[in-house]
Amino acid sequence: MGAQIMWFRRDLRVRDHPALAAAAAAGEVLPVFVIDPAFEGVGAARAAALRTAIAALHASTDGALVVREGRPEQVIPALVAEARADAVHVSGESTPGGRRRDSRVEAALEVPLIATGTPYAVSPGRVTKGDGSPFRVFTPFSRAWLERGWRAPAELPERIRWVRGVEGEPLPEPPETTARLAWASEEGALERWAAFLDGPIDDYGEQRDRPDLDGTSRLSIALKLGTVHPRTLLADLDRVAPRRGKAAQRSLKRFQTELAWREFYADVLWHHPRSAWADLGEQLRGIAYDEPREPFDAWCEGRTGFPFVDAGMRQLLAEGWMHNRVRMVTASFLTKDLHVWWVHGARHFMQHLADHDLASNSHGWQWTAGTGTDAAPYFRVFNPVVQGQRYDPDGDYVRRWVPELRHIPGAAVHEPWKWPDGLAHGYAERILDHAAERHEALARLEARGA
DNA sequence: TTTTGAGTTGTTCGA
DNA sequence: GTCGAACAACTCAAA
Repeated sequence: MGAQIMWFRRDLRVRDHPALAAAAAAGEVLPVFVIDPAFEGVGAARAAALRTAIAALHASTDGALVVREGRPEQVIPALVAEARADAVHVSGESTPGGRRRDSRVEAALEVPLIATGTPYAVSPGRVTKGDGSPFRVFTPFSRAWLERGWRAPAELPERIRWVRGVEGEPLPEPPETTARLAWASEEGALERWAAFLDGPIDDYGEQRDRPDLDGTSRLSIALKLGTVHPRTLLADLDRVAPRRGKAAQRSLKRFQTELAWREFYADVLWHHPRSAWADLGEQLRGIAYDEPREPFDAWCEGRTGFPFVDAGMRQLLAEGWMHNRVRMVTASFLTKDLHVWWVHGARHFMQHLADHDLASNSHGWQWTAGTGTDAAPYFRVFNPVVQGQRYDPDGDYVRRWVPELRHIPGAAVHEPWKWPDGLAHGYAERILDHAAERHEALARLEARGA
């Protein structure tokens, strides 16, 4: 039996890994990661998380992982020749770019490219309506998704025989480890999950919308890198649920629903690859947008004069992560207050989010913009002040990220213009009048196509 | 076949 | 202060 290449991509783990199990069952395994030139320009936070995960994978493959730089359609066939491999194993890919890349690699290979499993509990494209067409509304999708169900996590093969002696590039230098970065590795993600599952998740329903608290799993980076598989999480939810109280069970269900959203958006992207960077629906065709100019830069840099928005945008730049509630508020601000097309905002998020996931990012933006699935009612415009008061009731989140406002106590920090000397420490004046721009957004929707 | 009601995440206004 | 109504058009599934 010849060698089997295990080409890792969005699946940087060894546990619950069907493709790795398939490779190990077929022979000796050469684990490979390719640094694709397409990664150039990836933001620093994403790159740091990736390096962390690769270093961990190197350790968990007993040092056998080979890292090569170059175009996959050249690197993978070259490795096949060097290792005299019989097959190349991968986890199935579902994004438009990933599917194109895999087609190129397959065409360049003289051995089979074998896809086993995907980064989802249910592979994109598998959940359909009775007539075989895809869902466009979440709730019916999630019902069908739940009904379809998923396999149990894949067993870690008892022993994997790794191929040695194939030359690779030096391992990318792992960044200085912080607690957050540690959660990007397989071990770290599983530890974080165990700790979250052990108690905090019981309050998830209550606390998930509070950016001032640490009430979420923060596993988005691990899910993005595939250092943990969602099926592992779903199995654990089912395992612990019977021993939890009523309220806690609702929280577990809620967490499951959030995983369903991730699967829904992957499914939508699978059926509509162009929706990654273009309106999914036609409903807003013809609407008037403004070009991204100075106000767009103010939004990117967190100096709009609206504390909740600026806190979020600064957290994004500093941490490569933003709380989901704040993602919605900042997205609403760009699309409804600045009247800029969502694609510009989605690109900025892609650049800076360590957990950037094409399907979730693009369709989350489209949901807010009103161009996507479950088209947001046109009148749903977030008020950045009210949202801050409601979800950051003590103002702690704003003060954490906007030092110029630290002299303002409590919730008053959400309206610094009302506080004596509120703007005395260099914080920006509001760049717009929210009530007026809300009316403007509604008027543009009214006039679309005209 | 047609009808009906519900659909993640909101805000404002007037009683 | 609280509360209900109103604010498109469309998708989907159940009646």
